[in-house]
Amino acid sequence: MEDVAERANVSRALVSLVINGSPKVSEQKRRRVLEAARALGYRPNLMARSLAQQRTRIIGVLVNDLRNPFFAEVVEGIETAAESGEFGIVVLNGRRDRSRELSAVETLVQLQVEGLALVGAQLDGGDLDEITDIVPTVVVASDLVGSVDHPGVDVIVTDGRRGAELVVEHLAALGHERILHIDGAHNASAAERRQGYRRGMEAAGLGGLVDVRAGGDDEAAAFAVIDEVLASPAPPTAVFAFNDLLAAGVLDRLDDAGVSVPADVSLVGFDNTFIAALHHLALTTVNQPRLTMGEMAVAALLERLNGRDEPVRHTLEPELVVRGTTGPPPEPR
Amino acid sequence: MEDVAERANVSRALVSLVINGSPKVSEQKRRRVLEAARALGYRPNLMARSLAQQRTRIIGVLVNDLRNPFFAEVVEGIETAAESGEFGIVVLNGRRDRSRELSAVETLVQLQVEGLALVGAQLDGGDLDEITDIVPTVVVASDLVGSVDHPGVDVIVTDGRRGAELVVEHLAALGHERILHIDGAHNASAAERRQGYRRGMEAAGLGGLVDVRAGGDDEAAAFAVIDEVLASPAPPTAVFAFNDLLAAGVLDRLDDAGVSVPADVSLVGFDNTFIAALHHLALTTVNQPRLTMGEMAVAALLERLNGRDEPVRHTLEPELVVRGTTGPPPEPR
DNA sequence: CCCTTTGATTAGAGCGCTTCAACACTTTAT
DNA sequence: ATAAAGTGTTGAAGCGCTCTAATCAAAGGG
Repeated sequence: MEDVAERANVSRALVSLVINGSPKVSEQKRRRVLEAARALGYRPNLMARSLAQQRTRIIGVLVNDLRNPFFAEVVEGIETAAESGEFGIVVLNGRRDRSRELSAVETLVQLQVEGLALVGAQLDGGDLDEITDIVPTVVVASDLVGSVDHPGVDVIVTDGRRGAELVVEHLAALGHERILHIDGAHNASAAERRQGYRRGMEAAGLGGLVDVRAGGDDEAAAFAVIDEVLASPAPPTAVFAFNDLLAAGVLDRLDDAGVSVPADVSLVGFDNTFIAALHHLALTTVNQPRLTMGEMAVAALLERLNGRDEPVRHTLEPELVVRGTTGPPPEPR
Repeated sequence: MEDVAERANVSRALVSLVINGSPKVSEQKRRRVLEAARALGYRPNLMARSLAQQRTRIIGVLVNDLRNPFFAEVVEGIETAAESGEFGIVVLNGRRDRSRELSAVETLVQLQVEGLALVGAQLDGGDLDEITDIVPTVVVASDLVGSVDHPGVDVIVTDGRRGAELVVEHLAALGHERILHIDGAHNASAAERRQGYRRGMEAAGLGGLVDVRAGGDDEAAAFAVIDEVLASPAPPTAVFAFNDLLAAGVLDRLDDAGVSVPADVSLVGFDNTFIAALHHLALTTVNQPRLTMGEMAVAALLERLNGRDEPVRHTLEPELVVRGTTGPPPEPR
């Protein structure tokens, strides 16, 4: 910057003004500075700028698992919205590991991000305590334990309970009774969907047949459960999997076992990722408005930065998307 | 930091030493400082630190499209490797938009990243000119035009030409002759695969049947092409798609048209993403060692930082993964 | 013709940290 | 005892930028 100033025969301060597009610079000097900058290949140092400005214009994003297309799309929504709010984003990948998430958040805070978006994070309310009074925080696509009554945390979720209820209603309406739920284990949205499943079962008068088994959040997690279940005396006629990835795993395993879907067993996923839409899977699933969620998350953060003080909580409506993996249960023989 | 120093009754300099784990601090003071830091909730300011240190320990990653699981996994490889080299990464998403890529690179440079990894980028050699003598750059999973003879750029690729040849060999061996290639249009690796396809066709004595049509890099791009091709007098008996996503689109469309795979038409993808592995698709494809690519990319950058001066180019071997979408062509009627 | 106003420019302090040279204090060698 | 060497600690400069307040030049008003 020094060099640019010298070459343009002006002060460093003026260079700064030009770079930041201040209106109070004469056209002549502006041109001189711009040219000098180009000639020298000058690039402002973002670190120095942030330090001096005391703001970074960066939103930190912690995402549960970038490999899951669902999260990737939420992040894309965040990025789009951040961009139009003149913010950049820094994405850190938790890779499903809670301790990694913790250290990622720490990194983001030290990076001085002005807002923090936790996408599908597994942290709990306690982890947030110190964070929230340093930086505005929004929890997206997962309902952290303890975030409910956290005055410093905004929440953007799709109603997982309702989504799960929709699934059970759909299956029950088709005539299914033995509906198995393979859950998301420790995944942050798992509890909610479990609860919705239970409620749905009870509402359908199937309370006695509730069957929840521990899954996870990807294909592999499904295998053991399916093997186990198929060997049981009264296997389920329908499976509701925690998410699409898991459902894909279920489908694979059922396939291996020669069980056909939906003739023998109906299958439902969650998230409505592009995988579910592939015709060969044609997975019945529950849609979450990912992009909107990302955008709302950024909106919430910006509001906080503009002084809002009370927490906000947006619960979006899930939508059942019926495709080809659900049908009436097989006739009992 | 000031406050911590005061509370611990030491100088700011000593606090710095403690925070950075210097060995030349007495146990007593170290404890005092650490405790003061905890009590005050002190967090070092990464911006200030980087500024003072004149290094950021950050590797910038520009990725073509985060929604493509292939790239997401390469990034994961990069992240893992960076982590063990005590580097952090900042990922920016180009979203298939070249101008966005350009500005993302600019941002990363201004962020003072110490290395730049371009994953599947669409930039060309010219775009890199200014960049490479500022920051070590490695191009991953795409062969930028003009990067070949760029002394400042390292390249980590899977041999796309060879991969495409393997595909054609496989199909030709099964007896296919009218093999269509739906390419990746402007995608960075498209040219290479096209070339491999052509070579393969010629080597198999099918040079006269070469048929390349413009695709893209996701499902949607496939639809028009398939419709067009099915309406032609002599439709292909095999389709080689630019990548798995595109292949999934092809599969969907063939399905819609009542064409069965592989009985009527064989289909091959590229990348071996998890999608290809889903049993319901069981897509024959070409594997690229994603994680390894990411790791090698970081290795290349670290070597540059350690003084290597000549460019390095690693070409990994692709591997044909035969699954269920390829078989002999139908008997001519 | 001098004083005020306006607009353009600049000096300089400060952002939070690191780091080097200097300092005070011990320990060991002489 | 004194010098030399080693430990632990600190003052102060500096990283590249921004921004306030001060300065300067030009224009307008009386």
